[in-house]
Amino acid sequence: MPKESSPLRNRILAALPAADYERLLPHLELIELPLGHSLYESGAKQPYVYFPIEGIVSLLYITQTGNSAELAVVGSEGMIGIALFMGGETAPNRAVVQSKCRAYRLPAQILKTQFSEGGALQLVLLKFTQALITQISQTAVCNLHHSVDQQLCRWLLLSLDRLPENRLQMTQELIANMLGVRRQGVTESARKLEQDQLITYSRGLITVLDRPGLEKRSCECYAAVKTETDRLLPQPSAP
Amino acid sequence: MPKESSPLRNRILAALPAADYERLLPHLELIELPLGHSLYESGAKQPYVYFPIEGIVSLLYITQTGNSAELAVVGSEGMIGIALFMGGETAPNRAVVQSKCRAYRLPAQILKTQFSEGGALQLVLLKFTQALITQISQTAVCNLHHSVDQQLCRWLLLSLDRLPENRLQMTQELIANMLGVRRQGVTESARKLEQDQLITYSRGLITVLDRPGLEKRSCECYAAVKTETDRLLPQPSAP
DNA sequence: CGTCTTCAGTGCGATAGCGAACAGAGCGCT
DNA sequence: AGCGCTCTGTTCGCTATCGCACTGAAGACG
Repeated sequence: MPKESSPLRNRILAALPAADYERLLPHLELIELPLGHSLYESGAKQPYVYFPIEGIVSLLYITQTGNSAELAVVGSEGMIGIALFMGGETAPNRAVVQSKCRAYRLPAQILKTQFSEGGALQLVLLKFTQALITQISQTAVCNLHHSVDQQLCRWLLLSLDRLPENRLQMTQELIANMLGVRRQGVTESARKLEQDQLITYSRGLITVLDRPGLEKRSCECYAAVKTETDRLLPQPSAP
Repeated sequence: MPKESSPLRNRILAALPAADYERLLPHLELIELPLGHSLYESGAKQPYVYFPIEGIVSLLYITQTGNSAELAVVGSEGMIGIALFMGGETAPNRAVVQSKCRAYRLPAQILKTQFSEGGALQLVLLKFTQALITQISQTAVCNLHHSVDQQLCRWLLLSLDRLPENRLQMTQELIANMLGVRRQGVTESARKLEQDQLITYSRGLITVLDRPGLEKRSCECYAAVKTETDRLLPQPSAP
């Protein structure tokens, strides 16, 4: 495992050949992202892209009536700001920090230049984008066909995969915002999970006790996303 | 307007500079796609990509329990088979022809080669992909927050934009599959639209009478998708 | 002309999720 | 200790959607 705050903790950066990596390195700047911080707003141009090495960032869509919906979560396996190299410059959603997060940021212009060179960076960024499409697609399916119970399990698992411990700091109210459901719906589902000894929680701190149990209880969506993400972006630990 | 079966009827091909276009031309082959035909299956490698010049193709996800959900629709503004140049080769969904469709197909290998050259083709394909991401995202939001009534309006409008006339051949049962709801739900919503003189229909043939009325009745999702698609892929008719 | 198949319309009980309102519990602050 | 804020638990009535079952109407076909 690369050392604690190395850029190599980000799976995209870690996947680059040395030459490409070193071309980016001088422009990478480590920053801390506080909880709730917004990395970009709907429709706004972004001066930087971000490569997280720790923590979670949510991609959110806010409707005209103020309802919210999470489209995907991104952690150290990805990047925030794909609209830049996709050619649109902007995208109609927000990126919000969901748990204390450290990331390397890179000036937009550098990324665009390097991307247009083709090569390994382009390849891995496109693969990540495809993984993101898969995740958004699965969110669409899950919103349509699965119960709040199942969605909560999926959401906990996706978050857990991006955190170092089995605890996450997140109130039920915030989870409800992410899932786009009522707070009470989350409370009810969480109660059931606690009764069945899968999790415990109190005042914004959720501890997962039985991860396999959660997986069993989740819908197929979690596994589908995980499988496809791992296929497209293999863990660097592979031999 | 280019002539009736010219590849230039496809917005992506039309956006290419002459040189890029002519490089593809010898490999393009016009084919007719019958209703219900599947262009690719979940997880399967695709020997061709398709550039429709007429008709509609749906991207569908089928759950383990057999429920379906439409993620996006593609017409002459786009391409079927983005997973090829995104680096994943395959994607976990199906592409199904939803209305009589003509398209130019291109061997996968040619596309990959041309894409990796960079240039205008790469640019426009990536922009189209971003538009597709927007559409999938909006589908996720719509599934979550909007009523069947609203979703039906959105769906009719998206289809209408891709057809030459104000009629579409499509049973309520099939629409229900696309929206991932019950057939009766669609029947009920359609009844209301007919009562209010927005559409008429009979045995699988829907005629739209009042398009502005539909737009008023639809949720914000239709406009959001259309705006973003037009921003990313401008109509070639623009001066 | 009668028979079949496909589409659309309807009714009914069950249920998941919604919105609003309120009660209690844990924690920080003074 | 006492106050106030945030977070969680619970209730209640309401509505949209579900699943199921059946009817009727339009066209296809022999």
